[in-house]
Amino acid sequence: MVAADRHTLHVVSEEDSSKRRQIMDGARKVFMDLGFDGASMGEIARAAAVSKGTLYVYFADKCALFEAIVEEESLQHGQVVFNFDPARDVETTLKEFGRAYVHLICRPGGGSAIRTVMAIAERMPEVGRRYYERVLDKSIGRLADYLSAHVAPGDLTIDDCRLAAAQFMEVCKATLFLPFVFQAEPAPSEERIANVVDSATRMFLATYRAK
Amino acid sequence: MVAADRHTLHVVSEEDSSKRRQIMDGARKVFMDLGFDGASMGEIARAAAVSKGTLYVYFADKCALFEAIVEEESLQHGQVVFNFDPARDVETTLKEFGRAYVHLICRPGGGSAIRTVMAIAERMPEVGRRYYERVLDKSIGRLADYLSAHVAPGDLTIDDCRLAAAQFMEVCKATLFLPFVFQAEPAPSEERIANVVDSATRMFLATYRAK
Amino acid sequence: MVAADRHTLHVVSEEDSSKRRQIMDGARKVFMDLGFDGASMGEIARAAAVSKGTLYVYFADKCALFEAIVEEESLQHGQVVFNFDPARDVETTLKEFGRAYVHLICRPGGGSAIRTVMAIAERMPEVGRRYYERVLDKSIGRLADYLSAHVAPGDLTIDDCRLAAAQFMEVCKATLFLPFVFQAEPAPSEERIANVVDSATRMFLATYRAK
Amino acid sequence: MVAADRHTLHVVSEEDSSKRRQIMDGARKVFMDLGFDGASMGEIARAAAVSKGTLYVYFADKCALFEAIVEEESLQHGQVVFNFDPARDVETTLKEFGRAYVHLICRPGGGSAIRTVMAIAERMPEVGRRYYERVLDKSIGRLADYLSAHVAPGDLTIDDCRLAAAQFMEVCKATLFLPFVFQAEPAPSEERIANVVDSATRMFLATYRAK
DNA sequence: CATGAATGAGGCTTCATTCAT
DNA sequence: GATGAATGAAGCCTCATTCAT
Repeated sequence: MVAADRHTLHVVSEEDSSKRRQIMDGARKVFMDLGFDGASMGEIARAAAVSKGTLYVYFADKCALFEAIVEEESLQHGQVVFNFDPARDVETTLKEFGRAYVHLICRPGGGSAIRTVMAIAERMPEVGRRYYERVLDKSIGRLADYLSAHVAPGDLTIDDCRLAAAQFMEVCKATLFLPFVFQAEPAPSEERIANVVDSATRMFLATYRAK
Repeated sequence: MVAADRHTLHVVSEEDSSKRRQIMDGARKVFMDLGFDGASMGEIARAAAVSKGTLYVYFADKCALFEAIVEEESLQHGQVVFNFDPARDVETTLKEFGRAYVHLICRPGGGSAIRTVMAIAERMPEVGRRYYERVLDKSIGRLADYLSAHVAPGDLTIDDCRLAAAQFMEVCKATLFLPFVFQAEPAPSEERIANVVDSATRMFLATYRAK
Repeated sequence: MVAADRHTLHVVSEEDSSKRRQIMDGARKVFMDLGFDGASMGEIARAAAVSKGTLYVYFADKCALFEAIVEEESLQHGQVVFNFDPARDVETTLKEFGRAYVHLICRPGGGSAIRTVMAIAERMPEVGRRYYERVLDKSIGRLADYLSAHVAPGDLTIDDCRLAAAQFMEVCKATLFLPFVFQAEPAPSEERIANVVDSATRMFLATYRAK
Repeated sequence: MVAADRHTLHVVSEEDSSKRRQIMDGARKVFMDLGFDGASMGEIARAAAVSKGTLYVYFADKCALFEAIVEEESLQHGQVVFNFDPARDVETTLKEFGRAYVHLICRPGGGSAIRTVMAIAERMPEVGRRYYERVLDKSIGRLADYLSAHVAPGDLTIDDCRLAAAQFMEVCKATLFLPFVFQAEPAPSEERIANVVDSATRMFLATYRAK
């Protein structure tokens, strides 16, 4: 079956014909580096090593290509799996999640996607909204669920778990994310991240650990 | 004739000849609405009610005009005066500052500036860096100074005041800023802001209030 | 292999392999609706329900396809059989022919062909010439022959039968054809056509009926 | 005043700034030669000896430029003044008018305009309609008025003067216009035109001269 | 200084045509 | 033969920038 599929190359209809992949990969790079307006279809074609015409075989126009990129990006970022096993203790879980989260967003790829989508959100609100929901909001929801699971048994005392989750995620970014996206500082070191996340975790527990 | 030229040159060199102001005002609006690439010099000229040629009398090119706008924007935002009178009690000061800060960034103007500058930061790192330093970092510094003043007398127990300041500012944005810039939610209501800032303040005090 | 090729070539060389027919039918519609330049090979392929590549199996290029269409169109229009039985009386024959002729050219199909061919005549004079000769000139010739047949017995007094034939055909179009092709008026009603053709016939007979 | 105007070169606003004239002249030639689709803005720019960008300073897009050309063309063709002085005798007037009319439409310029506008009429009905009304219908109307003036005194017996006028104009084209637009024959000679128009006049008078 | 006409490079997109399957 | 993916030339249009007035 798989073999058959490999050979049945009416490829455009397949979601991942190699050309389509090439284009997506080239386009992602160019869009994330230069933003929607800064990216040109010519540059994308070059980055994808296809002709300009081929772009239009797979995508209706620049906008559709961009949306496809953001969609994929959001699905990928949204699928980053954090270990929210309710059995794990809160401190360990938060620290591990915090580091992973900061890594994700303070990395050229992550930062660029956030920047690029945020930049276009005013002109393409739907694109912004979907990215937010699939990536950021989804993570908040998962963390909130984890926290909920620890409220019941009395480990934590939280009124609004979604707010608490968002708060933790925000504190983790303190002094790290903004300087990074504004290019005022390079991506933070492992050590700085650890320190900030540890501090964030202390702050969270000082606030929400059941007394 | 020469004399006349000298005279008129003199006018242009004044930082705020009325034409220059007109241009800055028109350009700010257009740049903030459409981003650097999305804004066209033609649109800016129209918004400023001057001719396109005039733009180039006052600014070398589009880039220089943009930089001037961001510069001014950053000075203005950086000059927003928060009441950090060390004599005021911490809780009141934090709550008031928190609300003012969230208002500032969750407002069409504020959001647009952050978006616009962040969007261009990869291609114009200097512009991003200066904006960050003059606006965001500066606020962190001021709040840090205020907190420092309350560490000495023993009101607060803080190891790293800059980190603490940044943390407070981040928590204040929880559930408010990101959905707003990504256009997933409209600007938050007064009441929501108050609730979130109150919660942020409790969190901060639970963590840093001297015991 | 060679034998196979010969076989398949044989198929293509048949004037009416079903694919060829499909293409001709689709292409006619698209060319007539949009004109030579307005029609795209992609649209034609879609209208013909074949792939773009197949078009080039049967026709060397867009131009050749267009010429084939006009050729066929001209043969078809040229083959419209009018009843020029010399035994019929002149008035009846003229009226019947006039109506049929006006119908033919003041009909979406007829109008489009004339429009389309006329439009391209400057750039493809041969195409224009052939269409004229096969359709319009041919009808003139047939009518002229009929008229000739009635000159001999003395029914009509005509010096130049071709001119007389052309004149009749032109008068039949008066107030009908031009407004129609220029889209200034919709296709004329049966009644209007009858009136105009009757008047044309009276005019013709007033001029050429033997006294 | 005229001198002043020559110097007051805020030219774009003037209907006939020299650049605008240049463009119209270049565009007319290219559009009339190649048709709407066949003409490219690049070719028009070259023909007008201006840059492509300049075209868009004066005209919103290709369509607007085309419409302007057809508009001007129709006004010019519509303003061709025929001598319809009611005092002149019918035969002379018709012959003179007929020749002028045939000359007009069987001349590269005239033929091209008719071809070009007719060709686009299906896709731009408004353009077709206006051209028809301003040029062809207007001439019919003028001739009809002249004929009317000769019905009253009893020179002519005409029921429907517009129909009669259109009929005369059509007969004048017999054997001349269609072969010409379809490029089946070159523009007719003076002599052929005279013969055909004379015949048309005889036909008209045989039909409508009061007995 | 202020203007706005003019430019030409470059962006997005379409399309006739080719070619490997 | 039939396909449709792929191409690159070319088309329309925008825009930052220049320059004569």
